[in-house]
Amino acid sequence: MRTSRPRTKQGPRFIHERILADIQGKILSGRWAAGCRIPIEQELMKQYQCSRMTVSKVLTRLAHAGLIVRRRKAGSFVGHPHSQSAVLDIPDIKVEVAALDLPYSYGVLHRHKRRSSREEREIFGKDGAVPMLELDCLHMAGEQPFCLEQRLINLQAVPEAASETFAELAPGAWLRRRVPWMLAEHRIRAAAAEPEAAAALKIKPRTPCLVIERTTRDVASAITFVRLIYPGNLHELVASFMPIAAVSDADLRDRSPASRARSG
Amino acid sequence: MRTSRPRTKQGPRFIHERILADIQGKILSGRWAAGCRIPIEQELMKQYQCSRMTVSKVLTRLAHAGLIVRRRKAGSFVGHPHSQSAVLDIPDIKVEVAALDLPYSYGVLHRHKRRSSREEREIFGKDGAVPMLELDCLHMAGEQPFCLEQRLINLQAVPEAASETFAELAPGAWLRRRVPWMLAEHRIRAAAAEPEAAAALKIKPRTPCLVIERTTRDVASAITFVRLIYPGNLHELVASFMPIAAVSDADLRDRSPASRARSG
DNA sequence: CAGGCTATAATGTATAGTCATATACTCGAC
DNA sequence: GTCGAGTATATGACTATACATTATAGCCTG
Repeated sequence: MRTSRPRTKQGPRFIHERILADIQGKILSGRWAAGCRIPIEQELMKQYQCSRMTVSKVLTRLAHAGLIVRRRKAGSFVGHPHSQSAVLDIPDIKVEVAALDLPYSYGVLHRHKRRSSREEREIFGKDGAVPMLELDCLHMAGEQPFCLEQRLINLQAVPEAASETFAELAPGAWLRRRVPWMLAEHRIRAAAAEPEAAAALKIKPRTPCLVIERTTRDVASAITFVRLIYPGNLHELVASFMPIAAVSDADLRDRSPASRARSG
Repeated sequence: MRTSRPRTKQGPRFIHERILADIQGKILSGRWAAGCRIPIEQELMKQYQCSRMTVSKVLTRLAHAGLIVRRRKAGSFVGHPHSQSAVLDIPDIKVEVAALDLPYSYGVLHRHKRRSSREEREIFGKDGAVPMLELDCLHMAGEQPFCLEQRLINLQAVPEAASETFAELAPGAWLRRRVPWMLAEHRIRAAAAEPEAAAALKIKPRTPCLVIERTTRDVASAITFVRLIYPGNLHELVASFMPIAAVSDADLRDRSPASRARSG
C-alpha cells in the first residue's frame, strides 16, 4: 500500500528503471532461476508499453553486468552467477584444489539443527529466531587439510537443506545450485587458529590463518553464513579490478556452452 | 593496413567498440586525468561520424561503470577513481584510521633508490631493469602501529617520485593524485609477522598478520607494488557485491564525496 | 552588486524505424 | 535416421528525431 508516500526514495520514475528493477529483482530473488529464459523483447515491449530500444537498452545493461546472457534467435537467459563474481574470485573449493593438481575430497565433521542465537540474528536480520542448519566441513587437498568450513544455513530460506546430508556435494556448491543469484558480503582477516580449528586442520594452534566470512543473501533475507579458515600459507585470495572488460561484447555473450535449463 | 588479416582478436568491429576502447584507453592511461572534461556528444558524433545515440550509449555505459561522471549542461568528466573501487574497498589508510576515531600519523622508515631485481621484473613486466624507489612506511593509529607499508615505485612510470620525500603525504595518496585511474590486482593472505616487520609494528614475531599485496598498473606498465601488513585482529577487509546498484541512475550521477554508507 | 530570470547548452529518456547477423528449427534429400 | 539447406526469429548495431530536464552563464532589474 504505497499510496502517496513522501517523495524520498521514490519508486522508478522512468520506464527503463522499472524494467531494470523488475527483472533484476526477479533474478536476484531467485524467482527466475539460472538458465531460465526471460521474456523476449517483443513481450517486454508489450508488457511495459514501450519501444524496443528501451527494453533492449535495459537488457544490454543487464548483460554487461553479467546478470543475463543474450543469444540471437534463442533469447535472453538468466546468467550463471559464478561466471560473474570475478571481481573477488572465491571459487568453489573443489576448483581451487583442482587448480593445485591435488586430489580433492571433503567430509562433514558436524551437522546440527538448531535455532539462531541472538548474535546470529544480527547476521540474518530477523527479529525472531530462525531454524538453522549448522555444518562443519573439512576440505582436503590430497592428504592435507585445505580448508575448514563452518557454515550456517537459514532453513527458512532453504528448507530443502534440512534433509540434505551433503555427502556428495559440498554445501557451497549445493547452495549455489539452489540460490543462483545473490548478494554477497565478505569479511577477510588474519587470525590465529583456535585450538579446535587447528586440530581439524592438523596445524599447530596459533598458526596464522586466512579467515573469510561471507554472508550471502537474496533480496529478502540472509541465506547462509560461512566462515572459511585456510591455513596461512596454503591460500591466497586474488582480486583484480578492471573497470570494463577489455574483451569484446561478442566474447562476453556466449560463454557457458552447454547449460541450457528451461524453466518457466 | 589491415587488409584481410586472420580473424583472431581483430580490432573493434563496431563503432561503439571503437569509441569505448578509445575513451577507456585515454582514461586508464592517464592521458585524460581525473576531473578532466571529455568531448561532448556532438564532438564525438563528428569525430566518429555516427549518430548521437551511439556515442550516448557508450558514455552511458562508461558512466555506469563509474569511469566518467555526466552532468547536464556541463558535460562529461573523467571520474575520480577512489569513489569507484567499492568492490574491494581498500581505502586510504588515513581514512581507515580516522574511521576508528584515532589520531593518524605516519612516518617513512626507509627510502632507497635502486634498480629492479629479477623477481621484481616479473611484477613490473619489463625486460630490462627499471629504476625503482623502495619505501618502508609505518602508519600509526594513536600510539599504536597500524600498518606497515612496503612499497616499490616504478620511477620510469612516475619520475617525479624520485625527488619526493613523502613527508607530508603518504605514498599511496601521493600516487593516487598522479595516476588517477588504474588497474589493480590484489593478493591477500595471512602470514606470520617476520622479525623485522614485527619489530616495526611492535608485535610479537609470528603474530598472524593480514598481508595485502597490490600491483597497480596503467595500460602500459606496472606503476607501483605495495605490501601492506596489518597486525592480525586490527584489520578486516570488507568487500560486498551487488550486481547493479539498487540506487537510481539519478543517485548515481552526482555522487558526493560524503557518500558511501558502510555495508554491514 | 545581489538576487532572480532567461536563454542555452548539454545530457536524459524515449520512439520508430532499417539493416545485419547469428541460430534454432523445420523440412526435404539421401 | 542423419545431414544439410533454407527459413523464421530474436538479438545487435545504428540512425534520425523529438521532447524533457537541468545546470550554467549571462543578462536584467532593483
